[in-house]
Amino acid sequence: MSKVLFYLLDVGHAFAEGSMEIRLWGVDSEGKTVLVRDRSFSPWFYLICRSKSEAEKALNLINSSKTRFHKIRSTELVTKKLFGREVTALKIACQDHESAAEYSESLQKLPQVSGIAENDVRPTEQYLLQRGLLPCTWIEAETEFAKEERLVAGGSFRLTGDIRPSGDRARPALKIMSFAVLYSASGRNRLILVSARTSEGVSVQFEAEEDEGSIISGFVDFVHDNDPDMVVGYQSNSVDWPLLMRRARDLRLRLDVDRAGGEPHPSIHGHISIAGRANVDLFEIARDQAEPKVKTLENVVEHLGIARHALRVEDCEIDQAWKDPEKRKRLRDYAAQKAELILKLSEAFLDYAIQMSSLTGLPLDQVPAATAGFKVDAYLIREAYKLGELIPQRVERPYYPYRGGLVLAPKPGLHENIAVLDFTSMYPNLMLLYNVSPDTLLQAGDREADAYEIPGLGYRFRKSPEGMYTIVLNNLLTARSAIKAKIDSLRRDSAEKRVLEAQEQAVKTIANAVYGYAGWIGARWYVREVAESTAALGRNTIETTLNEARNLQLELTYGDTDSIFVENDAKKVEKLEATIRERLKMEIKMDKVYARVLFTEAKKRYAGLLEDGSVELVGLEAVRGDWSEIAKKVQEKVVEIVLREKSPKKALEYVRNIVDSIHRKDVEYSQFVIWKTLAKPLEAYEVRAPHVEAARELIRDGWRLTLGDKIGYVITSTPGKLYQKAKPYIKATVKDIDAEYYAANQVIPAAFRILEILGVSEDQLPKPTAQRRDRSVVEFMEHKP
DNA sequence: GCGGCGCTACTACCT
DNA sequence: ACAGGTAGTAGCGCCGCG
Repeated sequence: MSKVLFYLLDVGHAFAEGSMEIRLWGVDSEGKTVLVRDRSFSPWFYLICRSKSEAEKALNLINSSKTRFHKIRSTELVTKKLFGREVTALKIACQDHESAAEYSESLQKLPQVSGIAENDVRPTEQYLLQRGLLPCTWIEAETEFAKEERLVAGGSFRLTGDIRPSGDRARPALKIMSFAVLYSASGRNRLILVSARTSEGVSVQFEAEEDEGSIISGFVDFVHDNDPDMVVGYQSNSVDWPLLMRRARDLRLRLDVDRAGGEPHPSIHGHISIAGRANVDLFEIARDQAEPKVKTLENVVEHLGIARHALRVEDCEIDQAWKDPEKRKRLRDYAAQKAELILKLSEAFLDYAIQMSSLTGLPLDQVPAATAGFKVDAYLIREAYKLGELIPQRVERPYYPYRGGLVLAPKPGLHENIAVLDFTSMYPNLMLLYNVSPDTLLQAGDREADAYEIPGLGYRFRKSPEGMYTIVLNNLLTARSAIKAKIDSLRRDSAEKRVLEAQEQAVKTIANAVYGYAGWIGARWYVREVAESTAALGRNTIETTLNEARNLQLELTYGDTDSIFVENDAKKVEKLEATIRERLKMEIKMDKVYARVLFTEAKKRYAGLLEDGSVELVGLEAVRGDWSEIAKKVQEKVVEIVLREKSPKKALEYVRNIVDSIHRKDVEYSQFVIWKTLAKPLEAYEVRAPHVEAARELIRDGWRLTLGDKIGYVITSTPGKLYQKAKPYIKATVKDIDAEYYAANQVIPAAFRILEILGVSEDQLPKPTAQRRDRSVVEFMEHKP
């Protein structure tokens, strides 16, 4: 017998010699690959019964049909909780997940059975729950050496005894491989070039000489030679892997890049799974971040300061460049750069992904692919298991909307010295304060003297014991404070500090998402009343705060959900904070002070000048991804002139100059591009829209588009509706640009939004001239058949 | 045939 | 597919207009 200590990277299950086997893949302290196989696991499900006697009846029935249910390993009558209520249930554990699925299907039809639970929790997830293990943590296992396998450098072991967390979390040195695929993007989608790079500094490229086969076989060999623990790409789950898999299939080649002699395969959350290696698509992490708006690899690394002036090649140039021997070198450099940037980006994202993995229990490769809702789901599953709560089935249900946060109409105009006060973690703290949780909600008929009643809604939540959300949020908020304190105690930037910051970010993400999760119909613990009550408590909180501010004669300019904007009167603000603390048991704190702030008539749109001289724009065109750069730049500049110099005149002058340069087309082409997300399949659109028409044109040219792709288009001088004027930006030049559109529908509205607040009238801004109108009429006539 | 009007679709933002 | 609240542009159908 030998003890194996390893860092868990991937979990899988398989059938071996007729029985189900859980496979734990990891690395040991020397960085060698380890595989631990466990054949002792029995996946389970629960049958919920109406009463104990009914449960006994069902149990007898099942136990007397041993032949029919011969793959049941054990049955047990248990008392559990479901949504905080005691239930009697039968725990049925089976030989493997297939028999579990089959039996759960038939047994839930028994008349004694009123419900079912945990049948839709994946076997690997059940395994980790039962053994108390988390991915991206160290585990010790009592095993015996099974065999030396070609694909498992550190050896393959069979679990013979205990398996448990070792308590250590320090990340070992992981072997990482990045890769990027270049392909002929339009039409046939043939492989042109694959570039790969390892964290040990090995770099390689595979090119199509005669055929693509050499690329695939070369790549597969490279993966095995370097044996990475983690494979990183950019859009690799949506583009690179599917393309490699498709071409390998077409060419009848095996893409056996995993550690078990198998091929990549689609898994949950739409990601590609590679047994024994963590396959991570860094685009999926970038996707969750607000900036940059257009998330190309080059934009993302530049935004993060990882690289500057990254080499850029448009997808549509690749074919041509490859055919031209002169340009081939540039293409090779571009592919090599991609692999390098992806590797660097993985360093920037890895700490966060690891922390999220060990917090939620999701394997590392699933973390980036899982949406926020599923991350919370995974986290709650772990906490519920520890609390002895059954994990409810995910069920389809109807959607009922409810009222959300309160938004005040701003006082339009320019204001000086305005303080922004906001509640720290308002929703989580309200849920804590009122024990708002799926398992504390009382039903209409419940008699419970000691309960919180939600004003205006009448829902009641019992005061004790603490609900699941209460416990969880308490843990998360307490952990976050502790992590923050630790970060503050570390003065200099260090690896330890960065890990803590990543951990804090992960904890914060989950804590902030719990409220939204509660109101999400896809949630296992969906209870609309929980979300609805929290939002109602939030409205009351902000209402009370507003009233107290009025009592103190503290002038209000704006407020949204958990924040209020007031005159910066230190004494009154302090009084307000104290009153709120006392009356509501909530913390409202001054977040920042605007030396000057400008509100439009609209909610959720304003611009402020901070005391350090920096300018912030909120909600305005300039911070939106779907306006042209030129319009955004002009609006930002106007805001700066207005806030810093209070000179609408100067701003006006600036706008006039820019509009002139637009008409002269003395503006860089990229400034005209408008980006919009393709949010649904083309055929699902009910109206014609510019970005949809541009997307259709790209498809006609043979491009593959994915849901969620950003479509870049420009408005050309083609006559007609806007959607007829739109052209994919790669297919037009500055000559095609409709200057009048950009002046009249982009730059001027964005600038006027700010200037009108300062009393500038519309006719002080440039307007379409007769001459310009005439020219478009001429063009229109010329285009007539 | 066309402009004005009101409604809807669509996207992306704020907290 | 974490929530609701909100702004803004453009498309589209309808109406009136001798």
